[in-house]
Amino acid sequence: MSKATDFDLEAFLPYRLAQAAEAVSLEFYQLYRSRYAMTRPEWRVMAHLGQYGALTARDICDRASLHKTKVSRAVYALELRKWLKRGRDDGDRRFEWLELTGAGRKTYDDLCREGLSLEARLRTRLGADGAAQLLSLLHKLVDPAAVRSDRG
Amino acid sequence: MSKATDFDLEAFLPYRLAQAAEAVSLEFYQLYRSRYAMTRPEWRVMAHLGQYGALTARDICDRASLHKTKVSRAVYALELRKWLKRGRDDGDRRFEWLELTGAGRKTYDDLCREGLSLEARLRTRLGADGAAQLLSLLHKLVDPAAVRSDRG
DNA sequence: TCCTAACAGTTGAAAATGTAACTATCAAAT
DNA sequence: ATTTGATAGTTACATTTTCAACTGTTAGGA
Repeated sequence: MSKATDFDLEAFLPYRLAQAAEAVSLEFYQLYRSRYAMTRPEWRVMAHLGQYGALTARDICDRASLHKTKVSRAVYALELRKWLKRGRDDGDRRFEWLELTGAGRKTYDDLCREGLSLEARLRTRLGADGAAQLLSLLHKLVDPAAVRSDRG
Repeated sequence: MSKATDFDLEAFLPYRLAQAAEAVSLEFYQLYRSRYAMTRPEWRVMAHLGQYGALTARDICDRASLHKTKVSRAVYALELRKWLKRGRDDGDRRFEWLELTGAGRKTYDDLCREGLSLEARLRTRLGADGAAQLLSLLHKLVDPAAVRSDRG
């Protein structure tokens, strides 16, 4: 039987994960925020479009674990800045295909380079195969069958 | 020289960390939210007071990596529900010492038990020494000297 | 055809958050 | 004693996020 006194906040995984994720994502956030005035959802949407090519908003919701309203507003903001263009699907007119413009891809490429540089620094902190170990552990942690939220 | 095409979102640590942290913290959030209508900052503040006894708001900002306005509002909410009491420091009247009430501690104890149960499930997913490895890697990742934000 | 349910995506209002300005208190230097 | 600068914590306002309701479109019957 578990007792409340057994609880150790410093070793509590949800807490430590949240702290580490926040600290790390902040390093990157400050960059794209100061350089391009982008928000986190905007970068996330751009990253997925840059990485996978044309996607629907729904695809991005699923893959990026972003709520559909966040995606909708991020897409609108990226479109305003001419970093993204949309086109209706002819077969099923509910869908919109989203794609980066040339300018959007330029911004994406620049941020990729910065991302790689950050990644390199993180891998230094983690040691030789620390990064691979970490990715593997994170993968085990996220039970795909259990993740069903914030997806619209 | 790094090229944008080298960038792999699926292996990008800030992204994977954010996803894992969100998925895991959500499992616990849904519990204290549905059972006690608590927000994340409220639980964070309660967890620190339950774990370490009386603290000032400033202590909680530092230890929990919460901005002081979040702490201020969470403290107010917990006080309204009579889960927390405050007292001015006699020596330095700028400080307030925050402490859980009996009712607050009861709630805290209940959530500790739930936290331990979640922790056990997570450790199962991670395997024998996976949890210890993960904590160690997360520790390496968060360079204490580099963390200077969201602390008020 | 018409009805119903589902889906993609948007919008408005409420809640939460971030930023900066604020009050009150203290410490150090003059 | 008074000024200056720092600190603890709160509050106001702007931005962001969430939640629910909404539009428009498609699919599957009756």
